[in-house]
Parts: sequence; structure tokens; C-alpha cells
Amino acid sequence: MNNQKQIVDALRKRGNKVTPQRLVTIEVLMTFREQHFSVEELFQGVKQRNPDVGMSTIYRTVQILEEMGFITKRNFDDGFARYELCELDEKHWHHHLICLKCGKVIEMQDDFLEVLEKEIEEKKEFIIINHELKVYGYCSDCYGITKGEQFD
Amino acid sequence: MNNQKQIVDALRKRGNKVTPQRLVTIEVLMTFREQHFSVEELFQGVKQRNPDVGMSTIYRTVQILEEMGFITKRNFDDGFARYELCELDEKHWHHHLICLKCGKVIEMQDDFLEVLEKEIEEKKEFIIINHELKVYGYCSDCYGITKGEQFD
DNA sequence: TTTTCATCTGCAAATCGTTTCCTAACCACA
DNA sequence: TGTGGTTAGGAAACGATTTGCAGATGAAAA
Repeated sequence: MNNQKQIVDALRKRGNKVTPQRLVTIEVLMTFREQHFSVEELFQGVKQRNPDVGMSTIYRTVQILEEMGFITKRNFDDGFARYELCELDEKHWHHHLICLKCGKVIEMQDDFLEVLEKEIEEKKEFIIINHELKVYGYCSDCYGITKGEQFD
Repeated sequence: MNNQKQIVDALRKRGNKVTPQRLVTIEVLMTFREQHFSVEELFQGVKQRNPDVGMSTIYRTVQILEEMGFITKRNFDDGFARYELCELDEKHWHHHLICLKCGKVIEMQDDFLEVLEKEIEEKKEFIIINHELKVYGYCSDCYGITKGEQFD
């Protein structure tokens, strides 16, 4: 679980400056724990606390934080990049169940894929760093609604 | 395994017109079997056979073919949408191993996830239509090269 | 502290893949 | 063959993200 101080220290260690704009950005970031936020959403949150921060500053900060590994880019095909905080104690990334009807994203923790990973590393001569599983379908809410309709 | 005739018939059945431009596009599509092609690449192939076809026509055709389920959109974070032909006899989509160094995409057929799917459908009350697994890491070529380097 | 300088910032402009507008051309069913 | 809705091409619009620039500012050294 990363905290603000940890990120700030890492920034300095990397030779980056810790500016008020970045501090606010990191602050807001912390309130987005467990969420998939877009740069625009982050920008809105930052602007509430400091209206003078520019959009490109947010983009640049997000880029740095991703390089540093504090956030990860996700793509849910909704038109813009989304990010989420990386939790340090997370051994493997969680999976996402994405509803094709309402777009809801349900998270799911599961180490089930470890067996598959071993298989891949052996069979394919591939060193695995990370993986991402997206499961598309219909959530319980939408299944009720669409019952009887044709899904495809 | 879809063939050209199958797509053409489906187009007409859907109320779409079968134009020379679309015929060429589908022809080129067939040569891209097993590949992850971008719209730009498809456009280049089409232009070789008919230089007068416009880019927007390709975009529109691709959109229709995706709606019809003949091709699927993929995202490999290289800046543009990529597509691949859907093989009808494929029960479940294959997975992709993506090399973080050279960007190579290795395909992998595996029904391993069926067990996981059952688990998800029960535990999460979620009707699964499809899934997508991306595994990031280093391919055998790049592992040799990067040996000794720090991966992250 | 003051100096120093590479890093940052905000803004506007540029990018670039993709979509949309518009009008003429065209496919397909009767 | 006629008729009408679909399609084509080209240019312009879009929209998220990136970049160029000139001045401001952290922070390490003096």
C-alpha cells in the first residue's frame, strides 16, 4: 500500500522535483484508490484544490508516475486511458469482469493463473512479468434486463 | 473458417450493399488471416488493388465487419486499433503473449480458462461471453539480449 | 542565505488516429 | 429500367494526448 510520502521520496530519488502541483495530484490520487480514473477525472479533482493547475501538467505527472510503477494504465475501450493505483502487496494483478451492456467493471482477485503461467514459461520460452485478464459478459443487473434478448 | 462468399452473403442479408470497394477490402482481409492488422495496413493492401478507394471507406467497412462479428478489435498499445479475423471453429479466443522489449505478439491456444470461467459464473453471477488474456514479458530472443539487465 | 541550473509549469498550438459531413454515384429489389 | 436507400470520396471536424516555448521554481551546492 503506497502512501504519499513514499511517492514523494521516490520522485526526489529519481531526480524529479516535488512541486505543489504534483503534491496535490498525488493527494487526489490517494482518494482514487480502488478506482479506474481517467486523466480528466484526476484533473477535475486537482482543480478543485488548486484551480491554476494546467491539464498538461497532470498528463506529465501521470506519465512519470506510470514510469515509476505507482499507477498502471488500463484500457476499457471507453475512449480514454484509465489508470489505477498499484498496490505493492498485490502479488499478481487482479482481473476485470466487464459488462457489455452497462460497462460496469467488476474486479476479481484470483491467483488461479499461476498454474497457467508455469505452463507458458515452459512451453513457450517466455519470461512472464505480468498478465491481464478481461472477461466480457453480462452482470447480474443486466442479465435480468436482457433476458430473452439475443446477446449477439 | 470464414470465406469471402460467406461475408458477402451476410452483408446482403443485413441490408448492406456489396460494392467493389468492399469486395477488394474483404479480399485483402483474407490475406491477413492469422495477423493483427491495423486499418492503415488494410488500406495499403486495398490501395494496391484499387488506388481510388478512400481511407474513410475502409474505416466504415471495418466497422461493419466488426459489428457483424467477422473481425475483432484488439489493442496492443501501439497507437492504433488492430483487428484480426475471427475463426468460426474457434471455441474460445486465443491468448496473446506480448514481449515488452520488441513488441512481438505470440499467439497461444488454450482452453485452460474454462475452469476459471465456471468459477466466475458461479461466484460472481456473471454471464461470460468472451475473455481476453494478455501476458506481458520477454520472448526468448529478447531474454537472451536483456539477460543481466534489470527488467523494471 | 544566495547562487545556480536543470526541471517544471501553463498555455497555445500541433499531433494523429478516427469520425463525420456533404453531394454525387451506385447497388439491388421490384 | 426505375426508384430509393446505402455508399463513396475528400475534406473538414473531433478529441484525447503531446509538444514547444519562455518564464518560474525546486533543491543541491556554495
